[in-house]
Amino acid sequence: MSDNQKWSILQGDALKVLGTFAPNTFDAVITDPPYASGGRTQAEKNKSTARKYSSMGENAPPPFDGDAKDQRSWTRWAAEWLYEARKVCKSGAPVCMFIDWRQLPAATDALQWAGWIWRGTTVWDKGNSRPQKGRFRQQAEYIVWGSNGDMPISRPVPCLPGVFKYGNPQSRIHLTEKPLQLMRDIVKITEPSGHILDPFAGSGTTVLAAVQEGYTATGIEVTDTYAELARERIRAELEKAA
Amino acid sequence: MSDNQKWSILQGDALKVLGTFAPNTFDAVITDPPYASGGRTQAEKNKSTARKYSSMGENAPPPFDGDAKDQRSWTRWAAEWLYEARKVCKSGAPVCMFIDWRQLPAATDALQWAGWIWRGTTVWDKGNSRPQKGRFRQQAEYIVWGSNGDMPISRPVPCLPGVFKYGNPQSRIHLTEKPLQLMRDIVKITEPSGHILDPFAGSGTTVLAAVQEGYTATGIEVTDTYAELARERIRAELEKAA
DNA sequence: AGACCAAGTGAATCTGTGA
DNA sequence: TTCACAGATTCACTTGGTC
Repeated sequence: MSDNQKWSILQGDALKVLGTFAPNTFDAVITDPPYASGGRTQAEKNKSTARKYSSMGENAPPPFDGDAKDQRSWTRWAAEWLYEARKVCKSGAPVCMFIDWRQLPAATDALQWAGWIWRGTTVWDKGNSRPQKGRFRQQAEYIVWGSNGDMPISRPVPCLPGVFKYGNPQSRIHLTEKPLQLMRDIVKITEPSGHILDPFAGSGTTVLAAVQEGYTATGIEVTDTYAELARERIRAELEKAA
Repeated sequence: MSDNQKWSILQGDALKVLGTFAPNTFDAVITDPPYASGGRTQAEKNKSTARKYSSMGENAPPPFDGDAKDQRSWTRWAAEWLYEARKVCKSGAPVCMFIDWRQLPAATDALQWAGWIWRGTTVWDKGNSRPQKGRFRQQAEYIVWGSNGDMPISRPVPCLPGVFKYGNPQSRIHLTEKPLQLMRDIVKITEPSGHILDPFAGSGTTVLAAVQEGYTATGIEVTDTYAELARERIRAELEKAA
């Protein structure tokens, strides 16, 4: 681990890397998996993520892996990694998983298949999504959360809000990068100084937010470009603060 | 219909009354069905709705019917009335259905089983729910919405927001009464001067909001106490405005 | 003021299959 | 071989609040 063992980003496939941890290692799982909900047809989903999610053209961030699954296989796959993640978590550990409206039902299924107790759904209000004539704006993403078995009310964790309103970050490394402050709010579901796991680290926002809030964090990222970008970003941000 | 045929509240079981309308009667379905999600165990669900939803004691509103169903049968029942409602709607008609976080996946299933196209999920941020130590606040309800077949972009309906923030009304007739302004925002998904159907009218907020926004509205309510309370309320409010 | 937005629609084009 | 048609794919365009 870098920086006094406070954080690390491991490069590799989430399912494989999860198998290498010992049980009872983590105090929370907080992650933003690939949604695989870009299109209604298989063909649409097979499109490159760069073209699917953005219209930035030449300057678009590199595409990311793991986003080409149909809904059924996505659910099975999610249940799989959620199960592996739960196995390396302590009892009572919370889990938070970002998801969009289209995959929300599949996400709650997967969470429960994997043995987590589903305890709620929290809303990230993005505020500034694209409007559509004659329709409701698709302006929220969701955080499905739960716990590994019972979650005693006595945990030293305060009350947390149920709706978070933050605009999308201006300049992003990753196509789906979340606002840092949002992640700093979310990680607070973890017990103080706990060890947080993010199996889909992307640009490392969760890991960075966790460290900034006094937690230890381990991220996993398949795409080596992103793994390295995330490490650089976190290093730079933490040095800036020091 | 009362008030120049602008609105009516029919007393009866939603499924039965829905069967009495002719096809192509309605331009939208906007409703807040019983959620049946008050407890995790069957026993908890069998509790009286008055005790489940409120701690107002003696002054609590009367209990309402249709809220003691387990999740599987709730889904089948919802698919049933959603199907019947769709059959009496015009092609392209939108549907909006309030639901809480726990039943959201079941609601999206039921909507699609009934042949509606699921087009999105919208958020009602209640703002003021009860905080819970060590957990995220459960402060949102959801509006699952869709359409009866294609929904051309050319409908004369503007862009609509995707998150609505309104506090719960202070004094309520019905236990689950929605803020009037919220309903006035939601009904705007309907084509101007369209005919809106609410199979679970409750205290009549949807019908009132619809009429105030220039639509025609038909409500159905099982509990005759509520049917009459709703009629009185709507009459009084419309007279007040006139 | 201008860009942005884990879109979505619908027309037009392309591809492949079978009569 | 050619035509018709269905499905897949591309592409332009919409819209408005917010940063």
